[in-house]
Amino acid sequence: MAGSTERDHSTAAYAILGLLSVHGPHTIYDLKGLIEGSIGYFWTFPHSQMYAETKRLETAGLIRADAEAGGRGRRVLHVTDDGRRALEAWWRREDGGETEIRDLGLLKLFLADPADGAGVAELAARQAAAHAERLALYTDLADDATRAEPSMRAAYRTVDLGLSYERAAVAFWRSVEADFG
Amino acid sequence: MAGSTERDHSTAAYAILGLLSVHGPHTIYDLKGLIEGSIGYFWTFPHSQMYAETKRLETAGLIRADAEAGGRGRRVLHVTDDGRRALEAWWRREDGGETEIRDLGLLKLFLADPADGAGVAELAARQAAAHAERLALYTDLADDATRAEPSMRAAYRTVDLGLSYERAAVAFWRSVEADFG
DNA sequence: GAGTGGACAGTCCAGAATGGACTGTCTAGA
DNA sequence: TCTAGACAGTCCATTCTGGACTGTCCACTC
Repeated sequence: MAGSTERDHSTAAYAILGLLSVHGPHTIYDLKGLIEGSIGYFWTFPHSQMYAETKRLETAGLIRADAEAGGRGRRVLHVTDDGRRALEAWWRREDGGETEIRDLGLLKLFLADPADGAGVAELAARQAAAHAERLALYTDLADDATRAEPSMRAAYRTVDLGLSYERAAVAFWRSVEADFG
Repeated sequence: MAGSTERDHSTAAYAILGLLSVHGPHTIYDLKGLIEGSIGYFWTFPHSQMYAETKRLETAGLIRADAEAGGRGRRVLHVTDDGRRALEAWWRREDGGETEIRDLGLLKLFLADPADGAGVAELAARQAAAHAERLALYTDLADDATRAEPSMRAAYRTVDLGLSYERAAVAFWRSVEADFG
């Protein structure tokens, strides 16, 4: 494994490569903030993982880290040519795996006590409210997206699917609430 | 930690408790199959994790495992009263955390090379097809659901949200394909 | 200029998750 | 009786995870 550039990498690794490629050099900390305001709306990467993953990418030669001259001497990450190539290969690869929707409310609905109609109605009300909040957030994001750089066109399209899901979720939970309340 | 019944448990643990509670005693292997045909459509739990988790649940006194008399002497899991109580407490707890939609296609769309319109169109076509397949599968599941026990009413409602998401995803990817193709 | 609190930036760490390989037993079929 | 494949579970090395911790910087106050 060590030193091999043919080894596959985690999803977080490609997210890091992709963001550095499109947005240019960033420190890990800033990259983490960038992810929180974008990809993080649909796919999260834990703090420690970011640091571990960038170490692995550096070892594999897919990124290069330069220390800043002043202040804290933060490490600024640059994607290498090998990194760009690996990113592109991954990107063009046939996708495997299916969408996983990790929604705790949905899991709780599935595991509901069959005798507890009132509990289900209450769960549904809470979920409807939470999803309505998320919907409002995505609506704001969609407004921002209309002012985005044309080069970010594809990236901002992802907000549309988020909007659709949240609209569906609000409607779904309201209907569950109506049926069990 | 060891022996404490106040300790929080993982999501997988509650899934196991919930299924044993509603569906009655099962071996781990069968439970795993049950999950694959239900919860597994929106939330997966790896094989090894099932075994590790049931060990932890047993240690915590939330499940009891009896060996079958004949054949392989498989371990049949029963939920205990403590287990039912823990499940209910979790179920009634305010939900935290937000829905995570781990969709590799969506991530790739976000990370698309801004100059590669044709690549985006191709990705979109593949994704539209994959989601259409999933939609067909969920449509079949929804048909099954109409014949289900009334006691499974809430559980089968989860298929509705899956259907809505997949319909939205198909429409979304077709629209992306049209825009970038 | 000195002191200070909080933000920044990253590291540590123990337990859990993960995926694939492996092992032994059972069972149906030849 | 033998055998191949399914069943049922274990092993294991690596990575993930979340929270705690540490040291430095920097803006503000005195």
